[in-house]
Amino acid sequence: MEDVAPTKREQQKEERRKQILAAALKVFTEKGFHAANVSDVAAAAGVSQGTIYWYFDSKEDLFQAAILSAFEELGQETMGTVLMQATAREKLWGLVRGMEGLAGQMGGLFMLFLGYWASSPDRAKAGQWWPNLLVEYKDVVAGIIEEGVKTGECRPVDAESLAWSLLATYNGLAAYAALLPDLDLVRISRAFSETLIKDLEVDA
Amino acid sequence: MEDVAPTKREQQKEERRKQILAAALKVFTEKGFHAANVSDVAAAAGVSQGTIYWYFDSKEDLFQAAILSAFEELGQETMGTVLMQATAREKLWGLVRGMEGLAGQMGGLFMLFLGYWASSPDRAKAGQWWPNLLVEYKDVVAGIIEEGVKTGECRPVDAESLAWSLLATYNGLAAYAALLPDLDLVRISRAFSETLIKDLEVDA
Amino acid sequence: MEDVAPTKREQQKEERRKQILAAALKVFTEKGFHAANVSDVAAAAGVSQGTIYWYFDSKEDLFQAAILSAFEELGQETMGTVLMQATAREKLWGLVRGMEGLAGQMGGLFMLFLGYWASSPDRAKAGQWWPNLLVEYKDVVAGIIEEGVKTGECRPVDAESLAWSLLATYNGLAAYAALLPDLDLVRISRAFSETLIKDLEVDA
Amino acid sequence: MEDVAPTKREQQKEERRKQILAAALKVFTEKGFHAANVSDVAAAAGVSQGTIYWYFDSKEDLFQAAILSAFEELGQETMGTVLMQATAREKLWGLVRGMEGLAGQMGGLFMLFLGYWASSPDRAKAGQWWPNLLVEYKDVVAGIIEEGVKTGECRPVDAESLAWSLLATYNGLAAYAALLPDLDLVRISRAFSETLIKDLEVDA
DNA sequence: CATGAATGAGCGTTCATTCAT
DNA sequence: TATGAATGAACGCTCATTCAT
Repeated sequence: MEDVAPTKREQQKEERRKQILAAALKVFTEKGFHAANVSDVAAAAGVSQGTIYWYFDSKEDLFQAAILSAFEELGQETMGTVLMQATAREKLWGLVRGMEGLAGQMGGLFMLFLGYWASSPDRAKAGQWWPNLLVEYKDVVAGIIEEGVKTGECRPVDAESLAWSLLATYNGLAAYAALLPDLDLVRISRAFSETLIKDLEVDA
Repeated sequence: MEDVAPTKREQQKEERRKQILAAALKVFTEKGFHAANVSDVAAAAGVSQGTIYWYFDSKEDLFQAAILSAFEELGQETMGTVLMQATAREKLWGLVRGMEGLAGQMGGLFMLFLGYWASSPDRAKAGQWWPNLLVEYKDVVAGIIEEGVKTGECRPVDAESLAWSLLATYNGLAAYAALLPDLDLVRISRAFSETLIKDLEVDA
Repeated sequence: MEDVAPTKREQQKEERRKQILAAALKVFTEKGFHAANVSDVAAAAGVSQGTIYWYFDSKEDLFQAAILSAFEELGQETMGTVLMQATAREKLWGLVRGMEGLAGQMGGLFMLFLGYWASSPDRAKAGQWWPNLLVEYKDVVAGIIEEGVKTGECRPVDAESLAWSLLATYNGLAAYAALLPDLDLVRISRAFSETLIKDLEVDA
Repeated sequence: MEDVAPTKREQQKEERRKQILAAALKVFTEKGFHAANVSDVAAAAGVSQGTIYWYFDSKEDLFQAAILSAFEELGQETMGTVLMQATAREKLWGLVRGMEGLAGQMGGLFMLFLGYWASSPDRAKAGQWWPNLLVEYKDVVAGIIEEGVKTGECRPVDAESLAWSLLATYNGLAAYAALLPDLDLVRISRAFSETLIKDLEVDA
């Protein structure tokens, strides 16, 4: 049988995978990597433990797959919207507003990853995929800033460094928000962005 | 004769405690909370496992004590230096320079804490001590900014929010530095601070 | 087809459970609750330690299940036989003869329980199941005596109190038998019962 | 120095021993042998753990010493009073009344011993001293009954067996009392003794 | 494909005992 | 004598992973 279109079997399998992935994300987010058990995930997904191991090689594999799939859904969407803006200035503000809204979920993912990574026996190997994602996003942000510089919308700055700073700030704030639920993220973000980005912009 | 000065016994005990604390910090930093075993710490300290429990109630207790003692050594010193500056402007720059230098170590501690916290069975209760530290530091930074506003060194701003942002940025950068060893922290910090703080300052 | 009868899987599981229970009873009886290890039970049952925890929640749970299952096997049978007798007098004698024969095994169980209970951190809560059993048996015995009183076979007595005494005597003797293997239980029981029960009976 | 009278040093030592013994009895009675720690005893006695080991070889040694000293104080006294009675009949009733009153404390000791013995790795060796005590007491009780038989106060019976039964009953009741705090020991004892002992007595 | 029973290495913690001071 | 710090073997229990069915 050489049909290219996915068979019913394959579709079912894919669905199962997604179902497990969703359960895994939920459980891992709630409990963190180490406190979450494979059996928790299995229960949440409504399958047996054994089934998990049919679709994923290990708890780590499952974790990575879950976090990556969530990240893609979240980030791509925002970035897509941002990049559709006409001017660099609009893109920048869109980015900041986007991160502001995403901080909760994105930060959750970041914390989730950190909790995993920070207790990895071999950090050098563990979770190289997340830094790669970071660099990707940094490049996008840096690109926007550079575009602004080129078009004269922004003062000439070290775009790369500022991109890192911007991501770092929102990641840090997301962590704080998780730690201190009363934190007013929007207020802080507004104060920060108005100070930082306004300064980037050349005086009209 | 009631000697107020610590006896030799007590001095030895204190030394032992510090010795264990140092070993714990080393091991926890290397492996993270969950991957590190109490027996690792005991071995690193050159004592038996039982001895650990003579000085500390639990692995968690040991962890907290290790992080806090390291934190105090690191932070207090910097903050002390910073607060000795004459003007708010000098304090702010001092702060940023200090965090720049500390980011590596401080960030390691932050990651360490997150790795612990993120997988805590009850996050609401676990590790409340770290958020408390955050708030403390935030207050100091906010105080500096407010002082600057009062003395006319800075534009009128939401000091609290900017303080949070500043801490978040350096925490985030510290995390990135741990994840991406090649990151040029100093360059990023300079670009960031020059943009952000310069904007705070009223034009001379 | 919804089979009501247990599947092969379920049968196997039940067998495994019994196998573990039997091993647990053996090991606990030999060593007592505190001196016996879960690994001992596992070894005796020919399974791994982990398997024990698949079937039972804890060492305590296993202990309780083992004692209760043994108790039921032992006691119910005797009680059944006893209650089938026609007259109260016959029932009483049957009971005493039954306890006489059971004392060795029953007493072993009682000792086993005491060894567990006596060192329980919270005696008020621990092992409430055993007292419940006691009360159950006391009620049966008291019922027999009362029946005898009603039918005129026995003198009017405090049935409840005598029932407690009867159980206490045989429990005590069982303990002694465990402590002093040379004790002639049958002889003691005969002397005791002939004195006590004969007195209960109204002179023909 | 060959003084026969205890030196002050020796007196102090003896006092310390008693102080520890008292603390040990209290702690062991409260928690049972296995749940009680040597450090608990040390704390209750107001000495360090090390000191315990100066006076006693091991936890077991301490336990045995504590239980024996308590037993002697309790039992000898009652037995003394009992044996001072003029007639066997009076002695028997005195014994029963004494055991009735002692059941609480004596039973506590018996339970304490059982809890220890039942979980002894090697029961054959452990705690041979208690059975010896039992036999001693049994002999006293049997002696009283025999005396009654000789003087014609009692019917001719198997004194030995009845002595065992009597002890067993009160030991059993004591255990029940510990297990079921609401049990009315006095009422049960009265009902029991009036039935059993009255039967022993020859009709006046 | 899916199940769930079975595994066993590994962990944090306790505590009787020892020993330098 | 007395202290209390130090030891280390031992325990109950967990959980990622495997495998017969």
